[in-house]
Amino acid sequence: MTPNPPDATDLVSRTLDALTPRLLGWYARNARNLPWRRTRDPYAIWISEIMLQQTQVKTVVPYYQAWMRQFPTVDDLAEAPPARVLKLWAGLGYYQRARSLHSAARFIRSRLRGSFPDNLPGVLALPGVGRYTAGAICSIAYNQPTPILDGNIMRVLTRLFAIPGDPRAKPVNDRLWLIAECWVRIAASLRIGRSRLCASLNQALMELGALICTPRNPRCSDCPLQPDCQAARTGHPASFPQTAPRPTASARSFTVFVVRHNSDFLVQRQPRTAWNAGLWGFPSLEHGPKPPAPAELFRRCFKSSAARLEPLGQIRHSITRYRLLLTVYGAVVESRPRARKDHERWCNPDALQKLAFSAAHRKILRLARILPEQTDFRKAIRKS
DNA sequence: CAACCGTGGGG
DNA sequence: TCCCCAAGGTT
Repeated sequence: MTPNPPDATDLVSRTLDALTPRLLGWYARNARNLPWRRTRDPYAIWISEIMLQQTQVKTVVPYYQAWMRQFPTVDDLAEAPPARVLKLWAGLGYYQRARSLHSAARFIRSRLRGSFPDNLPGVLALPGVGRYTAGAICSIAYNQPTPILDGNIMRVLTRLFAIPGDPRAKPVNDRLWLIAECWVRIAASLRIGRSRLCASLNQALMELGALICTPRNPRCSDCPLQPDCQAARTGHPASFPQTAPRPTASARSFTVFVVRHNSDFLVQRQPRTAWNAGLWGFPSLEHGPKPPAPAELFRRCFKSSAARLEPLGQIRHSITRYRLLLTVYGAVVESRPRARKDHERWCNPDALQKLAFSAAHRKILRLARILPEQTDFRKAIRKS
């Protein structure tokens, strides 16, 4: 009888032991100077983590800055009207995230006396916070040994140990979470000065995935883990992770009307249960790939005819499942029907500026040139 | 558990 | 242009 070999977990944990100082050293030298890394405020970390879900760092930075200026504390957020919250989120996508932030803030204020939860179950209980985000907040804000697993870390770990299979499928996913937990516990067991090693370890793994261990053309020669990386040894590191292919997006076509009466434009707000709930946009009609005559569509949409109908151009806008083609017309009407419903409004350009529009309808605003000044906060920040 | 939710960067 | 995919969560 041969003795049992050490189990995989044991081998992995010894590898991680050896890699930890190199990874932490690399992070200390290469961490980007990001706004949410200059604070330990759990509220600020929370906001950054929600914004960063499925969203690139470069996109988030200006939104984060504007948000923290408008809502510096969880109470400020809790007391804000929903429309103001949505306006600050407009353009970031996945708008349920903004509604969850708002309701979580109100929960913290009313039920937790305004103090942010300081433990994993407490954070996990907040709406919009799942296993990843709860672990990230507890490790980054409180330096607790809570593991995290995101797209970056899945990539790093599947390459490091050449783990086959879809990392989002349960068996592989469970194994990756175990490795992540093992690794952050190793960090917690080290004592190096006053360093916050759990916070650093988790962020180091994500930073490595973002800067070095990239999806295509990973920069293995610059990687602190390279000598121990099994995927690098094969010579084809980019063949991991073995993610399942995504379904291809299908095409959808709409005609959009920018209806003007004097200096006011007609806009509609999406109902609570609809796509992009709560966001504003211009009236539109979906049709087949070949748009019917615009005058006919206009009649169908408004039960009346426009004085003047002018083509403004086309807009392509891709979302996860669809490639949208929007054909946009400007329409002038002599008299306007009263906006009966609260989801319809006639607004001058100044008022339009204060409403939350989805990215697609922002493109329409630009195309129709009805923005008074470009006061988009992203540009304002770039100037300063 | 699969489908769904938005947008923009980058190869 | 097209495709992948990013500090995921909810239903």
